[in-house]
Amino acid sequence: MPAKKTYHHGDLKNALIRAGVEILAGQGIGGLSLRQVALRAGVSHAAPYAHFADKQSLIAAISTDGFRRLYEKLAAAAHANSADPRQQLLETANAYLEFAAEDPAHFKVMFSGILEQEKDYPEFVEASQKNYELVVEIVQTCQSAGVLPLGPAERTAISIWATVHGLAALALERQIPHTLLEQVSMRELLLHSLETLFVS
Amino acid sequence: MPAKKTYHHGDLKNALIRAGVEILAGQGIGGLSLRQVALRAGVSHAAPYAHFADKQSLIAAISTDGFRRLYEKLAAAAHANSADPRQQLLETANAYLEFAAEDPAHFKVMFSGILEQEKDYPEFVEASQKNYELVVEIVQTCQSAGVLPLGPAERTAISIWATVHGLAALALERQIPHTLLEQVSMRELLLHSLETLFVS
DNA sequence: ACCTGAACACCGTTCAAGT
DNA sequence: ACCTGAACACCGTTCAAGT
Repeated sequence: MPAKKTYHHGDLKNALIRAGVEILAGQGIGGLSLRQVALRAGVSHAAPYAHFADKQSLIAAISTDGFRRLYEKLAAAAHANSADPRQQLLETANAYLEFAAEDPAHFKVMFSGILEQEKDYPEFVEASQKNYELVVEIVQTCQSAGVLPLGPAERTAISIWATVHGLAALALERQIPHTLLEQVSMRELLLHSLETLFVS
Repeated sequence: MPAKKTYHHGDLKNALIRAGVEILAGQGIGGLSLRQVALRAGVSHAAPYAHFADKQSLIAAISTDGFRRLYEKLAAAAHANSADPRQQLLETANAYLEFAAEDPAHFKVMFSGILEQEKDYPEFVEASQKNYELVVEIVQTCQSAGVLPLGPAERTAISIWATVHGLAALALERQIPHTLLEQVSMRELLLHSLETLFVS
């Protein structure tokens, strides 16, 4: 670690994104101010404007980073279970829940609707779409293996994504009764929710 | 009751909640500041502190109001379809999607996780729990009618709520591909998602 | 008891200026 | 090109004071 700050930061843009992610993990969404992000990255509060048009733009970059990390995690789970289509779907879905539980503030930002005009952020759209496409692929694999009923894979993918995302969202909002969570784990709730979809 | 003071409001507390709901509908979450709420209610920016401990507390009240409205809408849909359990479930779920689509900002606040300590807001917990209990009742009705498979109603209720909530959340975040939405409506996506749950 | 106005620390954003 | 420091409007919150 350099004792003296170089006047120019090497890659301030990514350093700001990293700082934002760290603040989210530490202080949550409430602590995510542009000025705190700049402070943590070691620059003045106006410096981020050299790389981001506004706070929305930084949040878009942080969200995009989140979708890329999510994809890494989901793809790893899918790859580790490529031998059994049914288990591949279950474990990939479980990885989605794990991601939400491990970094709830980051997950919330990704889906918090703070971004009003996501059309303005093509990397965001691309990164989030890649996750959807992964689900479609897994659904198609399950269909080919006779584990999921045939039909338009896109529709089934949305159904499954909605179920898994809904579980993650309700869990983060503490909307799942604790009386229920004392009896069953989130994983069991997930398995129970997805079981009904399978052919047999 | 003593005669009304000349000051201003009779029931500032509810006027502030109403003002907040109106701002959400008009300007979205970004416009929801305590000062703007006070301005719209016709009082000074410090007046809300006579009725709410802080901004979180006002947001809790606005969220609670949202859960009560949601319950009204869901209960009305359930009551209008009490003759057919299967349709009752479908139409009540559809009412949930409609609520989210009609007042997206209010819906988002309810589930935005802005509330960190919902334990501190018992009316909030009570209002949101009432909706969950309605779903459990509908599930039990469906089970009694042989429309849903037997088993713990709480678990199935969470599965269904997660699916419906996930659809609403993904739709509001525009995460459902427009190529898909050009082919099918949200209602059809919902029906497709719930169909798999039924016995036959 | 209910509300006002001044005050404070913090925030997003802009901009002239420095390297 | 990249960054700083001052400046501005806005925000949440507190508090002494007014009715």
